[in-house]
Amino acid sequence: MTRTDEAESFFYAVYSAIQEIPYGKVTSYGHIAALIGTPQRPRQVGLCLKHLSTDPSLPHHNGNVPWQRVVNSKGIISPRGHPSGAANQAQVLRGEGVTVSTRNLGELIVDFAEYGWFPRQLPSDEAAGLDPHIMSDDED
DNA sequence: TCAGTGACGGGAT
DNA sequence: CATCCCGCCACTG
Repeated sequence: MTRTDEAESFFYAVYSAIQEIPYGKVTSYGHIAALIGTPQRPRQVGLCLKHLSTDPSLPHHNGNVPWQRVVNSKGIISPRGHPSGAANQAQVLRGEGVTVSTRNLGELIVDFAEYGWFPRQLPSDEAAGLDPHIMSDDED
């Protein structure tokens, strides 16, 4: 593979963090990036999802990584060039009770005030006894 | 090799 | 509000 070891661990961290998003909740690419200690790389988080495998034999694949629970900082599902992909993501989210509304221009948006999940650190890290080290958080 | 691209985000204009 | 711009860096052709 083309991936370097560092990229490999980054992919692993991203997928693991996404697996901690609770059912029926959503968070942003940027927040996932911040949670794993690389706040400057939200774009790479998106790249990880783009390349998420469908192969169930791998440790991380679209069957055990809730990719649908990641949207952009505005709560909008990334169209990523092809509307049907976003539409599909919206359906999966609705399937777990998340309200996804459609705005005039066609964007599918989720209300963070109701469904947002923005912990200051990964629950797994907290359980391991690590101190908070990210943002001071704020919400609406 | 090399230059473009992009499931993003925040700050500036 | 809307745009533009830059940082980021694996992936692609």
